[in-house]
Amino acid sequence: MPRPRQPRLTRQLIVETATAVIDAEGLPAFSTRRLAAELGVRGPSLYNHFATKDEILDAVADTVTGAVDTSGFASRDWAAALRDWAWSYRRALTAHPNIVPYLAQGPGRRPAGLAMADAVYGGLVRAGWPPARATHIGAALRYFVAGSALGSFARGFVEDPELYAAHYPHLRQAHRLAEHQQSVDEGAFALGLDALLHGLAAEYDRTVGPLDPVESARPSG
Amino acid sequence: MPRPRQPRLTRQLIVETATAVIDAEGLPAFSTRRLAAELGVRGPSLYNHFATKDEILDAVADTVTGAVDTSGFASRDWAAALRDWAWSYRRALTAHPNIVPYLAQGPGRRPAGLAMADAVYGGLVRAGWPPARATHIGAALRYFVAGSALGSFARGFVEDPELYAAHYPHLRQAHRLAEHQQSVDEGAFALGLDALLHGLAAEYDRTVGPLDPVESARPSG
DNA sequence: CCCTTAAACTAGCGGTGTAAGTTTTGCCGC
DNA sequence: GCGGCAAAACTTACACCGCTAGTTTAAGGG
Repeated sequence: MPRPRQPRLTRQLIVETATAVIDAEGLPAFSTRRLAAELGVRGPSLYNHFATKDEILDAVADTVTGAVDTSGFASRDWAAALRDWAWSYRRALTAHPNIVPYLAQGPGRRPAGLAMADAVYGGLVRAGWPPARATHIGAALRYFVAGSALGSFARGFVEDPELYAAHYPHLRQAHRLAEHQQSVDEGAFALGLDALLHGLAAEYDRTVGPLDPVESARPSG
Repeated sequence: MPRPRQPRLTRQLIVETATAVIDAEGLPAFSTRRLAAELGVRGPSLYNHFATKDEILDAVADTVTGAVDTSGFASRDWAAALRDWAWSYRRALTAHPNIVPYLAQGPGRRPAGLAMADAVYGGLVRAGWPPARATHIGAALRYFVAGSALGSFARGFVEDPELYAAHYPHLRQAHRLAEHQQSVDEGAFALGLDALLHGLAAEYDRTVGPLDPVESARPSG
């Protein structure tokens, strides 16, 4: 089959379909031939639109990251902005958990990931955090969000009561974690995020706040 | 070549060599044939000792997890134990960063991972945390540690000054992150862990401490 | 000493990413 | 209108992947 009258593939269609395949069947099941089949096409045709498989994965990852909202850094105080951002980030990743192991390796050259890092870092510096501190805070929050989306804590435990009863006395109820997966994971995230922000606020008051307490509430800078 | 006078493979040797290959060349480069070549053997011979490739990876992951020290939960107060554990956990993972994406998906049936979860959860409950809270805290710390080991924040940025200068005004210095990778990642981890523990201590004082403030310092329960 | 089992082998299946070359179509300049 | 070029699909092929099946030989127990 030669060139069709109307192109059957576009970058956008490929990315959308790739996302659907990864969401439905996981990263290991995602192959160029599998994706092409889903698009009614043969594997190599994809290479008319992307140079490598990784380039497709990068596009998927960037689309996912693009859904993260960092607008709080322009309008709210740093702590509220961090909280909003972290939740938005988590929602974006948990909506497509199977791509997270790929995405979490770093922003690389993906524009959405870099724009996000830029917004967070800029917002923290504007609020008065020293640049090195701002880097650390952005990284720490990223660790937490990526870790929470990567391995759903609850899903990671096997549903086999006997396994725990035999050897792990404190984990007798662990086989029930899967039932409450979402509430366990979200509860852990909420608790951890609150604790993190609480600790950061204390640090801020101790080191930054006294110098110019008003600055942190002003959006522009 | 038939059965040799002295077996050339043992489970331990396979796991050690697999760890070395993964450390040196990354997860994608790790194949059964590659591993077998390193052992002076043909790929399928491995299947005399392990049923699947994943079983080898599980063994590697479990060995890494086995290096984590949870002894603090038996001798120190909960906050100090958490801190010691988190650092030990981080050291174990960053010593073998390439296996982290596999390992972080959950403990599954791996004994070392389950023993670790058991020790942490048991220690927190013994300190007076309500069971649901103990689960959340263990999960939150795991998120943070796994995230920090997974995507080294600093290494994730490309060393290309022009990329940042052109489009991401606040990241002008980002290309230099790689130079200071270790200090950036460790600084971010230290800051985040301190903030987390600070916030948890406040929560503890608010909800658990008043009931039986002495209990938390006693190791036995 | 035989016989079972262990531990290596070879051969091969179906799958992978991707390079190379082919074919047909759409479109642009003459 | 038409020649020619680029685009977008195709087929073929290569080297590698995890893993199965069956074979060979040595080790070790009855």
